[in-house]
Amino acid sequence: MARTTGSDGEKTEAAVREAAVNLIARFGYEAMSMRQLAAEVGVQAAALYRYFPTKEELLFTLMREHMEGLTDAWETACPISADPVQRLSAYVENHIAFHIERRHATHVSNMELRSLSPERLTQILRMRTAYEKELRAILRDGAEAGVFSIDDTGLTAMALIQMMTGVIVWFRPGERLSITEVTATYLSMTMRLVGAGTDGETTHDGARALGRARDAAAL
Amino acid sequence: MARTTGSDGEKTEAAVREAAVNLIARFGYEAMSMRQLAAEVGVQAAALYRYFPTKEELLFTLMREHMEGLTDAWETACPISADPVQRLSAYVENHIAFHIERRHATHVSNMELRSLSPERLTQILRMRTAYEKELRAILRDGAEAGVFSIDDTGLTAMALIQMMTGVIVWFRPGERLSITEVTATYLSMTMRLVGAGTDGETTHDGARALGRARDAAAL
DNA sequence: GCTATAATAAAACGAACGTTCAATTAATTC
DNA sequence: GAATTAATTGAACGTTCGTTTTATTATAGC
Repeated sequence: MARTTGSDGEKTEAAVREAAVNLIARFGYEAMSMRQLAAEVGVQAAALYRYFPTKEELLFTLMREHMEGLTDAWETACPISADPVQRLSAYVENHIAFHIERRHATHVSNMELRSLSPERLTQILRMRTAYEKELRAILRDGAEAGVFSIDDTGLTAMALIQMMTGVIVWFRPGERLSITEVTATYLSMTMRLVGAGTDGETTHDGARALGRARDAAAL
Repeated sequence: MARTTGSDGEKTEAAVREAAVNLIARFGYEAMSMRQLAAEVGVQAAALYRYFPTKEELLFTLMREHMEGLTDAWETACPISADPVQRLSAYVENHIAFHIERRHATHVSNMELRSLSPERLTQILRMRTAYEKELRAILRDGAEAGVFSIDDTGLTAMALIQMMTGVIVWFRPGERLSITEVTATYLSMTMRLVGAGTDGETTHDGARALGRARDAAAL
C-alpha cells in the first residue's frame, strides 16, 4: 500500500515518458487520462505527480525534448561542406530518419500544440522555426549559387518539410518499402522539386540522388 | 425558459455546425465541451441534442460532409481531357482551392480521425482513399504515357497530397501571398516533382505551369 | 538496527464532462 | 382561439477528470 519492492524513480520516470508518448500519439492528449497513463506504467495516478507537476508540464517536456533531439541530430549530421546539394541531401536524410525513428513523438509534437499554454507554445514554435530556418538557408544559398531553381524559398521550405514529415502518416516499418528506399525516393523528389541539376542531365538527377541516398543509408 | 422568439431549427443547426467546426479546429474535439459549443451558438447545451444525438455523431457529420464536398468539387473540376498534365493541374488547383477555402473543416477532418468509432473511421478513410486514388491514376497514366518521370506512384501521390494539404498550416488570407500566387507556385513545384516536361525545356516548365495557374485562377 | 528519505498507495477533493428529462413557451395548424 | 407541434430551458444524473493530502512501505546511510 505504499512503496513497492524494486521501485526506482529513474525507471518509473522513463516508463512514464515512454507510455505517455505512446498513449498521446494513439488517443490524443486530451483523451489520455492520468489514470490511464498510470495504469499503463503499472502505478497509481498520484505517483505520476512525483515526476511531473501537471499533465501539461508532462506534454511540454515530451515536446521540448523531441525538438531538442531533432536540433541535436541535425547539428551532428550537418556537413561542413558548402555545397547546397550535399547540405540539402543531409537535411532530408536526417529529417526522414529522425521522424521515422520517432514516429510517435513526432505525432505528439505536431498534433498537440494547441494543448500548450501560450508561453510554452511560443517556446516550442521558436525551436521549430529555428530548425526550419536551416532549410531555408540551404535553399537560398543554392538558389543564389544557381544550382537550385526555386520560385519562393519560404514556400518551398514549407512544402518540403510537410512532404517529408508526412512520411510518418503512412510509413510502417517492415511493409512494402524499407527506410532506405523511402529516403532515396524522397531525396529524388526533393532534388527535382528544387530544380537541382538543370545542367542538361535532369532526367538522370533523380537516379544520382537515389544512389547517393543508398550509399548514405548503407553506412 | 423555453422556446425563444424567432428560434428556427434550420438556422440553429447551421449555427451549430459552423461553431463546431471553428471550435474543434481551434481547441480540438476532446477539448471542446458541449456547453462551450452551446454558449458559442447562444443556446443551452441540451438544445444541441435536438440536432445531433451525440457529440461523436456531430463530429462524424462534419467530417463526412467535408469529404463529400471534396469529392464533389473534384468531380465537377475534373477535366474530360486525357492529358495527364492537364488533369494533374486540375487536381492540384482543386485541392488547394478547396482546402484553403475550408481550412477549419480540413483541420478537423485531418486531426480528429482518432476520435471516431472504428466503423465511422473506416467510412471516412474509404472516402479519403477513393479521392487519393484519383491522383494515383493520373500519375500512373502520365508515367505510362512517358510525360511524367516517377519513381514510385504511391509514394509520389502521398508526398504531393501532404505537400498540398500542408498549405492550410501556414496560409493566412491577406498575407504575403495570394491564393493565386500560392497555387501557381505549388503547381510549378508539382510539375517539377513528377518530372513533367523533360523534353529539354525543364527550366521553363515551372513558368509555363505558373502562367496556366494564373489563367485558371483569373476565371 | 535505527534513521532519513525516496517512492508509492489509497482516498478524497471539487469541478467539469456528456447526456437525459420534464417543464415551458413560440409558432403553426385547423 | 383552441390544439398541436417545434424549439428550447433549467435542473439534474452518474461518471470521470486532474490534482492534493495523508499514510505507509522499501531502500540507503550511518
